[in-house]
Amino acid sequence: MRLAKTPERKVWAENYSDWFHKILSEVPVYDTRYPVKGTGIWTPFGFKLRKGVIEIIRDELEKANHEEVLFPLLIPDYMLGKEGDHIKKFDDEVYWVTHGGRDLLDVKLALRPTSETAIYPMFQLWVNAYSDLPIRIFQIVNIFRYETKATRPMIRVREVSTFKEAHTAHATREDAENQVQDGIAIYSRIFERLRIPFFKSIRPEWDKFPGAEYSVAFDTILPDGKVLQIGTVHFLGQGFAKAFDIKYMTANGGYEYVWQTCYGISERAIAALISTHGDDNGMNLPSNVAPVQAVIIPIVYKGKEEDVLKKCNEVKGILTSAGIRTAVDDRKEITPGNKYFAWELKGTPVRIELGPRDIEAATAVLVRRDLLQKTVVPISAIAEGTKKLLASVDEALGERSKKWMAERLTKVTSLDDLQKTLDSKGGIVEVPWCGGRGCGEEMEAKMNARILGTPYHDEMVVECSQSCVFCGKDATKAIRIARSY
RNA sequence: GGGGCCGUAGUCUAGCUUGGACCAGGAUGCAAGCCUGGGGCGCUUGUGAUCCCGGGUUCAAAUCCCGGCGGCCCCA
Repeated sequence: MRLAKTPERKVWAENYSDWFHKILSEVPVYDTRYPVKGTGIWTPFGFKLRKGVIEIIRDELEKANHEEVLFPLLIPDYMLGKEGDHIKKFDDEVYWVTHGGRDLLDVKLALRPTSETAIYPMFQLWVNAYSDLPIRIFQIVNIFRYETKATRPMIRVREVSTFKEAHTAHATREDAENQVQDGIAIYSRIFERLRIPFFKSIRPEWDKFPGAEYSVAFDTILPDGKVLQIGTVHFLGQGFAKAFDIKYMTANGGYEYVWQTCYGISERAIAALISTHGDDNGMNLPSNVAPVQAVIIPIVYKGKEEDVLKKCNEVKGILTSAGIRTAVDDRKEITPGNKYFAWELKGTPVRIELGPRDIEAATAVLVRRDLLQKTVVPISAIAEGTKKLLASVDEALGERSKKWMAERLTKVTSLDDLQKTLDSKGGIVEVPWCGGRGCGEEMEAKMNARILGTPYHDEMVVECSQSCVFCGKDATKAIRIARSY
């Protein structure tokens, strides 16, 4: 018997792009062979994984008093164009429906690139009085953006198939800013449940959401050291409210515009989930999103098939009643070793091997996916043993990803070190910065990197004695820079 | 935004430079049978390709040219 070793992360780290494509197609999670650029197909397995992630998102939003809705895909051009900054940004990225059958449409219809301009005209109708506020809604839909850069499965697509967008309206600035805090807290909980590590940054002025006053973004780091934005929370102020005339009547009979926020998460979160926990054997899924949490592999010898399979199904019954999503891989055509590889690729957190030797001893062999370590557990304690192991795998995945990412946040104070760090280990680099837009944009160009923004709240680290890493003026804040997707 | 590489069975790939001996070769997968079975066994047989699409050049195109669609990589 060959001993299994803890999987390496060599290909994962050094050839991440290949690794990711391979996972998507071999598991399979997401089929990219559909002949329209920037689109893809969620396979049955991928769909289950996606569903698991969506359920966590939905759960956190609903617990925080958000209600789910569904708005139309089509947005008339005059609505899309109402808020000036917003349309300026999205104008180049919109798909237009121009025909109905053979007739040219009188009003062009956009495929939503995001839904502010679809939702807010309805807010205008829904909001009359103070008592109509706050509104907290969300929807999970597809959106379309005509990306001109090279597309990349799940990470840069033209049809974002899994876009959760929340939209809120409030009576006061304070309420809305509190909602921003809530949104950030909700997202933090979502990513923590997925064990995806993140840094929060306030995006620079020139990179905030078009139409927003400010944007707070969640970024993670992929195995190749490049940064991926996985969520954003925006404070919209009253810009959209004024553009869409969303007002409520105040106590003294006057009218006041509402204050708004919106926040979004896409399937990039799923790309991050797959990438963050992966290794050279495939995925590692946290148990809460793993379509199968424990797979039982029968070790079948000739003449004993019946006994072994019977036992496997019995154990499956025990685990299922204990609330563990369990499968028995009873395929006869392939050998156990083959099955191990297949289920490891899929990221199944726990494998249970059950053969004649185990049945004899009334035990089972439990193998954790992340480390491929084996433990022998009595069948009488199989449910507790599996649960404990699942928890332990979850814990370990969280610790590993958190540690990995913490190691990729570097703080330097010179331009030279900034360049070197970006070129060698990538990740996020924090430097003192003067706060000037011109300086920032020049630095982005020179470093061939993106300014992610300033650390959000608790992560603030600026020391005022330092000078701007780029222009040398007094630094007013720390800024994060990274190569990004 | 700029540049490069590429598209051949489900997947990966040989062939393309120098057009013909390629009704396209291999591996893997898939199916059946045997042998096996605690980490991708082996053997036999079978299956599977509008050579991405359209046009052009030519006696002759997977191969050369043009356009389109699609994919990957690098740089700004």
